Amino acid sequence: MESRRATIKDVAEAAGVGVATVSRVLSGGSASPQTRERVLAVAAQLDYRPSALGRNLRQRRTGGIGLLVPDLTDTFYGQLAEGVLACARSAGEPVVLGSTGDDPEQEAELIGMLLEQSVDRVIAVPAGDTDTWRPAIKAGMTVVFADRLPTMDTPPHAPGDTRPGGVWSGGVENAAIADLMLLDGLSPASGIGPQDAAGGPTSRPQEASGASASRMLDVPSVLADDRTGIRTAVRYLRGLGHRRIAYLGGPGHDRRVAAFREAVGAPVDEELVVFATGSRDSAYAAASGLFQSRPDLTAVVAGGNVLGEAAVLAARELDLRVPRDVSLVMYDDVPWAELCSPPLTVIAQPGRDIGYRAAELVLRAGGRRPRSVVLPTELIVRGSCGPRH
Amino acid sequence: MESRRATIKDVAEAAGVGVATVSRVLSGGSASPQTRERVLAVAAQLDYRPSALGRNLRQRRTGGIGLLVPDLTDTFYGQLAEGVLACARSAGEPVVLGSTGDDPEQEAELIGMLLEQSVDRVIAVPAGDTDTWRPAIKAGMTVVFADRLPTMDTPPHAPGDTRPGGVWSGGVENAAIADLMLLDGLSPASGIGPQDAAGGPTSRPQEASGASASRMLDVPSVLADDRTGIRTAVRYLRGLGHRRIAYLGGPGHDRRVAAFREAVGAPVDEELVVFATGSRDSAYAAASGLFQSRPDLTAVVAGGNVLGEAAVLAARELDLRVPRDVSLVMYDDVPWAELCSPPLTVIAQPGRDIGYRAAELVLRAGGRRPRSVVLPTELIVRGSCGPRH
DNA sequence: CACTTACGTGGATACGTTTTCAAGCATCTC
DNA sequence: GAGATGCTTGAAAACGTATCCACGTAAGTG
Repeated sequence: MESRRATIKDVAEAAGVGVATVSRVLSGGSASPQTRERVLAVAAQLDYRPSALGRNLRQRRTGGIGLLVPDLTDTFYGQLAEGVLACARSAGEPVVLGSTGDDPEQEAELIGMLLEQSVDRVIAVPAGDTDTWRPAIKAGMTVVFADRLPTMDTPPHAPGDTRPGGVWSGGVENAAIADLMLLDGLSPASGIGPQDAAGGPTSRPQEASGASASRMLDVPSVLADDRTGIRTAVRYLRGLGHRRIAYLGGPGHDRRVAAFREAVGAPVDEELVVFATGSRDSAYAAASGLFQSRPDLTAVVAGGNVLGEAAVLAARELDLRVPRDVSLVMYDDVPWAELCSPPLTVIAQPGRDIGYRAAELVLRAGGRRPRSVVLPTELIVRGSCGPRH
Repeated sequence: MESRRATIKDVAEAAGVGVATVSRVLSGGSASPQTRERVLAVAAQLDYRPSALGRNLRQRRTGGIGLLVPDLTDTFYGQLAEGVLACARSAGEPVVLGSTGDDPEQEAELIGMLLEQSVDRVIAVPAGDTDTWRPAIKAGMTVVFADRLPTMDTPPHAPGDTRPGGVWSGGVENAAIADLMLLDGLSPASGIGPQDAAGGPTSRPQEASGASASRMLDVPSVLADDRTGIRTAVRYLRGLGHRRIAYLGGPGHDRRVAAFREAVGAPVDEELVVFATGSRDSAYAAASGLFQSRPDLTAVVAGGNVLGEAAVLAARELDLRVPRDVSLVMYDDVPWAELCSPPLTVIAQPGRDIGYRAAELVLRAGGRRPRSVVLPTELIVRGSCGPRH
């Protein structure tokens, strides 16, 4: 009763044809109508399902698509994953999932696992730098980056790995790649090296496109229009009279922080740009530290929903009232933003769409060099921002 | 330069040994020290990584573990997924993910896909009934249910599929399985059919265990102690003077609603037990409808965080103040529960642990008939409940 | 009618691995 | 010293599929 699953051979025998014919019929190849019908009937009757194992081995690829996100507990990545899953399902492709915890090492491990599984298409929210990903694409993987781009290779003096209490602040060393991202209309024939791109910082990309900075890896990406989102938020805050605006960032926020710097203007108060690692504890520590070290700040933009959550918590703990004492705008429009007290003003980015589009890109990579895509953000004004007090 | 990956054959040739030896060395089999060393060196030098494809085909199983959840946008399932991923990573197993949207049809489709991929171990938050899962386990899958159990097979008169506006209320037809779950100490030798289990409804399971109701499918499960959780919450509300307490439920809440009925006592006001489908819209509709149809209710237990979110939103829209006009306790302790205004009193269940334990169960299913496990819940009192007003 | 063309078909091969089996060889035991 | 025992080893056989190729047969063309 517990007989093993029927193979293509069984179907062939039962239908009185060769295995090749069965394979053709099921793969949509040519076959005479009566043969096709008979094979189909027998296959249905035997409840035959072609084994992905045999097929995969034969074509030397698994076929599924890999998905690497930092943390599924972060609602935004949940949305992104749902988008990927929706597209993958409609294409009938399985999705193998990995959570990197924003740790380049874990990411590298997961890449290795995907390689081993011969999953040759992966969409990732990269945690590591370009060096982490070079082996993957060199191995023939089709990869699409979502939500962020990998950081640049760390220079020889490699400042990484030291984790000063899980929180570090200061400048971004990757302004180059970020700036590059912010430009559009790059002539594709321009140099390959990380040479400074021409064009004033005041250029208006709006619909920035192109092979983008991941050009250095030749990898397409689908990103939110961080620049416009951040700039709109900062302008909104400035319009309310705020002058000392802080940015609370997380891993991979190079582009967002670059946009922030650009939006606030030349003399950036470096103490007001603070970073946390991916964890909630780190986010809270960063937010709390920021509020305590700079009680003079009047507004903060949190670069992600976990950071926004931390900011609210830290503010409450320090008896700072939102928006009376401090205004807050948060990246990501998550369902609970509206439940907050006060409801949070947010920069909405379409997480689900980002995932869906990324999946589309990675699936139809037949058309060479699929263009990267940038999706719009939107400032949704609720109640967490008020005039400077 | 873009040569294909090295195979075991390449390693064998380069090391001057047979492929069998290479396989043994890499699989931890016995080999002479010098041979082992040479093989290892050559393998490292060639950057050889065994292809999972070949191995899988040979052993006729993919080896990964499938994960089926209703919705990754729901923070609780995000936590659960993280737990599964953590355990799977430490075991070096890939995870293929599927999102069912709480739709039995999609679930069946995903099961089919896993079957096709020869993924023979799956942990699922089941959306369908036992009939949906019978084929899977009959096909030899090792499945572990998490967070819920599948509903019973729908009787001949099959009331399903009609979706009265996405919201339906009324009795649960699956009280049998739920009650069964609430009992412990079931003599394993008892009948197989769905005969009524002996033992009064007042028995105290506390650490309910056993092959459990999924005994009908012979499937282990890892669940939260819903009964204690719900009962504690209801008692807490009663202690505050509440008498008209509503339950706002979702798909698969059979056990929770049964516990609710038991906790509130014999004459259950059926209008106060309302169900939504998995979507946020449906949840909001259910909550709003509940508040409007029964303005006399003074407290509501939301059976999940999406439902809790909907309840807060609906209450706000109807100008009901929490907790002055209506008290609210929500299942799931999500990070934003604390950010809410007022902070939400919740029944916490360890989502991450549930996932981790489920993964453990499904991985070491070598030890036959792994016992099901029930993890404790905890009532976390914050500010969303007050005395009856 | 002879020749080409097109198409439907089945046998055979390859994909990369694990595992069985028997053989080779050294060591141990009586 | 002869037989038994243990360990290491490589050849070969799967696993289930897709695809190449050659072989037919039928239709189209001169």
